[in-house]
Amino acid sequence: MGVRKAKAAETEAALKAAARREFAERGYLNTKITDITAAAGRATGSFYEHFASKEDLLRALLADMHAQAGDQLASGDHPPHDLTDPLQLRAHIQVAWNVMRENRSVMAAQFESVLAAGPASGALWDRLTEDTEMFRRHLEYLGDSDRPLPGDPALVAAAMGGMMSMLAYALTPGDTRYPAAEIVETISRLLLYGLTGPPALRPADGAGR
Amino acid sequence: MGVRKAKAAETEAALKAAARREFAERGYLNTKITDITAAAGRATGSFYEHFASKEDLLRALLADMHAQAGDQLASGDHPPHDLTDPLQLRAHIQVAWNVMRENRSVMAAQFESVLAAGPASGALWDRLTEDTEMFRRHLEYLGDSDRPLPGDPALVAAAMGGMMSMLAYALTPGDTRYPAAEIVETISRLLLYGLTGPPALRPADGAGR
DNA sequence: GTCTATATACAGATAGAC
DNA sequence: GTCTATCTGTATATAGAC
Repeated sequence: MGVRKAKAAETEAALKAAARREFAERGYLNTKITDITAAAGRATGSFYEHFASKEDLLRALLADMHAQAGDQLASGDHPPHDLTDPLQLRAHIQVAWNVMRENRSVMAAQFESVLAAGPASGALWDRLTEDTEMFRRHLEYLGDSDRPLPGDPALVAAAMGGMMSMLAYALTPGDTRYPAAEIVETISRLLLYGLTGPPALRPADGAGR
Repeated sequence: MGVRKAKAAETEAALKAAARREFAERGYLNTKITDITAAAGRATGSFYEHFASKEDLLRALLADMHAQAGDQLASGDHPPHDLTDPLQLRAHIQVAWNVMRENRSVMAAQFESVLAAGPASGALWDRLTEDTEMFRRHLEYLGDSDRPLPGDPALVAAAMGGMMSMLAYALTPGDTRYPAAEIVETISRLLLYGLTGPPALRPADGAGR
């Protein structure tokens, strides 16, 4: 790689890093191109040498994220396919939660971008179903094994993903209220047994007050 | 009420109605003041005679909604406080779902507005906890009765509300994929028993394949 | 109170020098 | 490739006539 190209790559990386910081702080929609260039210590005009628009930059950030997240998911090589097994469910929730939190600013940015498409567009549903495809496949596997599902696999998967992404977005990272372990544990328990809790702990009929 | 005041009230109502339509179509952030006034058949300048800003208008719409939703919740006079009872849980989900869907455009607008405050602000969490206060109280009641909860009541309530509001926003109203009854049923079952399903239907240990 | 016309402000994007 | 300076489009909000 030549020196010129290296410098260009450096600038591009600086812009991306700055964008991540700015998105995390002000949000995607509120971040101006000039905010990014200023934070990266570059001039406004330089931005367009690397990205056609803010949306184009977001696409690049998403590509980076997917490349990295793909590694995580593949490397984990997680035990196959029984979401009703406590350990396996928790492992899935854990991985999904980690990915969401490590890429919170980019995922939030994508969320804002999708939102800007308007409520009538159905873009949010498309995103939700795509991002929860893994859950859906696991649920379909359960259904094939004649296990009772709460409903259509795609809908249940969307419900699970929607819950998690909403929490990931709502709970600001530096938050002291809930440590990550507690959140993962709570989500896992809720999705595993619901509000009634594990069978063993349920009061026998008539025994509850 | 005098004629002049009546005319003014009429214009204000027309602006509100137009805003609801435009918000539903384009989304809150994408809707321009001129979109609203044009849809209402009024001039741009008239807007500011009634509302100080788009945000101010949103506040008015939210006030209307809360007044109306308060009626619904109070009139229902729902059976008190056992979310582990299938009928009671389903009734709560049903009411919450109806409120969300009947006011989808306004709730979505508020959502976008909160989002615009930026991810670091924590505004989304505040909104989520406020809107799920009822769930939280019901869960605390369960905890007081020594029933096992999946986690901290406020967190579980937020998870429930987050799931529902995300689905309410993602599933566009005219959607044919899932009828309202199916959605309510699926959410209820998932929150009641989780992915493992009701105890009676669970395969005995070792019996599953 | 409502209208038309306009001022203000600012974000996105480009031109041209270096 | 990067910079400074600038153009363009557009949304908000106001001024002033009716």
